[in-house]
Amino acid sequence: MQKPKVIVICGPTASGKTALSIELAKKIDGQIVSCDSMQIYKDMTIGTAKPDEEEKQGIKHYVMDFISPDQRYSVADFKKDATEAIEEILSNGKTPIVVGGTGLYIDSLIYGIEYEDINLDEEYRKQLEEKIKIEGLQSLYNQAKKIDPKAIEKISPNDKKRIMRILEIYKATGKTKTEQEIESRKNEVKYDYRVFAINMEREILYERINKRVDIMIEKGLIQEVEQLRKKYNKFPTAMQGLGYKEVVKYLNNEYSKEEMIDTIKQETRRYAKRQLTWFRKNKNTIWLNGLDSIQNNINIILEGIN
RNA sequence: GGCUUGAUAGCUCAGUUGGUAGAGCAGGGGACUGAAAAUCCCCGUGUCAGUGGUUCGAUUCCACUUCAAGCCA
Repeated sequence: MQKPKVIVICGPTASGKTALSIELAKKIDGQIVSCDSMQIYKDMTIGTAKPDEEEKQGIKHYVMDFISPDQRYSVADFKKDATEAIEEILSNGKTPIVVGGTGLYIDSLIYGIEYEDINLDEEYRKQLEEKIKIEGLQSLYNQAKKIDPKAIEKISPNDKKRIMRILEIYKATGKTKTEQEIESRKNEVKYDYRVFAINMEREILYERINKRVDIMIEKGLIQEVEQLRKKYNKFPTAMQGLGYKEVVKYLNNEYSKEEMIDTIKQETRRYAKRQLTWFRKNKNTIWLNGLDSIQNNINIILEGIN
């Protein structure tokens, strides 16, 4: 039996994913599954460049604007939510279009990664943080090396998150990260993913990013952050968002307004570069030039899915 | 017009007691399985302003030229 086709449109921030995907959805009777680790959050609109109702033009967007910023969210949650969305779209007889810039989330779908049903052990994470403070990161690194020497080969002794993760996985499941990753890929991928990535000349992309940040400030990013801080009292992951953390520093008088804006621009440029590194890794990706007309790119996509 | 100081990487600047040079920032490349807009790793050849001179050898010393900043007229 033929697997259902799922279109994936990725690309760096400010490359034009939103506009292209909405036009494509209109053309082929598609619906969109957002694949963006920050657009999932409610009340974070300006800084995440989330499309408003007018921009969406009636196209339904799943996995967007539905998580409270005081909630923790992870790739495992995304995999589950996105898969449900894809199922629903297919059962409605429409074509799912996965759109977004979060490479890790995209890979969880296109490689069909299975995540075990476990919760984050916040208490243990705190303990590990404490241990780092007292004994140093090297101590955890050595511990992780004993548990999973193979995984540690690929990890820098400075990479705190990944070192901690090896220990967390072992504590939660009794398995090593290496074992768990093998298991996570044992199931066959259920859909026929066709991946398209948008790119353009770096200099032009950077200009677009700079301009977009200026527009975000004009539209009231600072006020958005003030509102968020009034409405919620904790942000386990949401305040990692680009733009948000810098505005917080500005509101705490750690940055001047100019420093804040320049930092957001620079960090966003660096982020775009990292995204491109991620997307280049997938050799099946069909590349689109973001400066070409939307119509032209839609034609390339239509060819690419046949 | 005269004097002084400067001109070295995209930017800010070190440095070479004469053997063709290196930091920070910017930038580039890469990794990535439950925080991922996160986290981490790697990457520095450039007419040393130009033209002559001294020298085995000049980016370094000398002269002149150009440009910039400052001071004196």
